[in-house]
Amino acid sequence: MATLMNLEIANLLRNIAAAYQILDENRFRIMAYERAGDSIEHATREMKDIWEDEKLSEVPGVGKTLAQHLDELFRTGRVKHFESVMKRVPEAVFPLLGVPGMGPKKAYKLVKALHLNRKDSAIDDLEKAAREHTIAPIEGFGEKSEHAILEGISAYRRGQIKGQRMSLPEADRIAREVIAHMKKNPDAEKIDTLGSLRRQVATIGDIDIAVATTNAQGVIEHFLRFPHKKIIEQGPSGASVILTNGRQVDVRVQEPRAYGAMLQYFTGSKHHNIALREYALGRGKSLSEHGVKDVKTGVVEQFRTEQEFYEELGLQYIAPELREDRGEIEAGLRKGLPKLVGFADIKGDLHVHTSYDLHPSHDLGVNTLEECLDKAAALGYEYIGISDHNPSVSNQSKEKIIDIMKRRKEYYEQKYYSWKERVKKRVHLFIMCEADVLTDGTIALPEKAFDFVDAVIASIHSAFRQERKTMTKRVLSGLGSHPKVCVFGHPTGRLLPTREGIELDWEEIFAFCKNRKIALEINAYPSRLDLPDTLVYDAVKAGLPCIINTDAHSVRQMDLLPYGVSVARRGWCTKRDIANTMEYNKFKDWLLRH
DNA sequence: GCCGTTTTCGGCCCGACTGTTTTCAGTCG
Repeated sequence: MATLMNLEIANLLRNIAAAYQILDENRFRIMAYERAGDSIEHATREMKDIWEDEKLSEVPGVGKTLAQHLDELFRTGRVKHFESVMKRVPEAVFPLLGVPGMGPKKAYKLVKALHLNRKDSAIDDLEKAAREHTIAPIEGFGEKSEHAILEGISAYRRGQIKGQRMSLPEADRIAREVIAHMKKNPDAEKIDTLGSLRRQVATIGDIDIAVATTNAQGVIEHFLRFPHKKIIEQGPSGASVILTNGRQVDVRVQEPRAYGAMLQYFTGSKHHNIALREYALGRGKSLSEHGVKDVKTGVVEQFRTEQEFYEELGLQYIAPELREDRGEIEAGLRKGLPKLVGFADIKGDLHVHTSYDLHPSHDLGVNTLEECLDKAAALGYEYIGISDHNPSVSNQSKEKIIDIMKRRKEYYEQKYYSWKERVKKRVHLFIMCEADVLTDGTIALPEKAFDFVDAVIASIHSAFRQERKTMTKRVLSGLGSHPKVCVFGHPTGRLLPTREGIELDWEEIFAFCKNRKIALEINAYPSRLDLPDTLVYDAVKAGLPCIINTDAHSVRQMDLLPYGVSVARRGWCTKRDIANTMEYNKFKDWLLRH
């Protein structure tokens, strides 16, 4: 029987919630299913594993009833109660829910009125009906909604709305352009990013920008002069447009004296805000983007800054990266929030590829050692680690590989000393290697080749789909293959937005790494951001060090390290949790400890 | 259906915008 993954379970629960909505079930029961769905989608472990550990009801939003239903799901592959609920709703409703603007109620009305009874073609059938103008006459619909449905279907087809999210650098670039445009308006007193971009989530859906102004209308009109393809929404408090590149940008405006609450509200996350509002309600306060309302008196207090807003609630200021409802409110209440690591704390980058050709298994870098050293000096680093890929094992003998590694070390040492003489800068060099952990768990570097490196990053670059037990054994074998293996490189191997990470027993990996003092890499490359923030959180809680590297294949990519810092911050890391915040002597002792 | 600093019963986040309506339902974030 195929096991359902978390996302599929989440969607199943959301479909039940939608069915309940159509059936006019108790709205709190509906909310409960939606919340459980969200919670499961964002869980760090597979529900299947949690079920095996008999800890389902420890998952937030999963109580006794849902735990029982999920138990039935994992035991038998189906849930009778879910099936009986779904049976009461035409099945053609469910595919329509993927269309933007289409919720359960509208979908149900359309399915009934248009007699859509085939699930597989529901969206095609709906599109046909819209084109034939049979939707507008239906009660509750009209010309505009018929048109909106066609637009929604077309967006759904492009996968634009719920599909392709942006990388952080792309989102940053668009945000910078919009902010530069907004700055030209003298009425824009303050401008900030909002939403997932401000929280530095790994992928970004759309760009949200906040503006503090006393001239809302003027600022919104100014924003609408930014080149765009289409206006989606426009009101007194903001506007949304689609740019020519298909990306959506929202601008929200607020008076400077109430700007703090607005910034807080639209930064989210949704889950943080819900938790915060529940917490506030317990203290007789109701929160909105306008401020904090006293429930008894109805008086709304305004705030210029977020700091004042959180202070009013008796909380420490919560950094945007922490606002994911992972315990930050409780921590803020007992003044126990971590002092987060920052880019200024980083003393070196240990995963840089050069153009030195050692006939590697994967891509060479494009810059020379000297260019990388220059860049490290420009970034103010104390040290750099050159971690080229190991020589390819498939077409070279062990002896050849050992010889290549020996000559590489000699070459780098000679170049390094002459560089140091010439530029009079103090950047220390570690000669490292990024070695593949092969399918059978051996490391792609002969024992003797380890003599010619200071340390090794072990990474998975092949056979990503091995099953969990096999993969865990493979990784443990690779990490344990030599004492000089000090870093587990881009541990999940995920590639955003498409390739899923490998399956591992993380508890086992964490325990092993802790024991061997192996650091987990936070790979800052924007399509990796790996370890992902949620696992960083778990790793740090388990007492492991992380190390933030760029995996740069060119000196320009060495600039991307701050994205790794963002991941660390989202994982609640302080300076102490990150190995490469150590000053050179301490770091050297840690890296060369074997 | 979940959950606990006021609760194992009785609460449960908040508002904007749109389109179709004459006062509101649905959807979204």
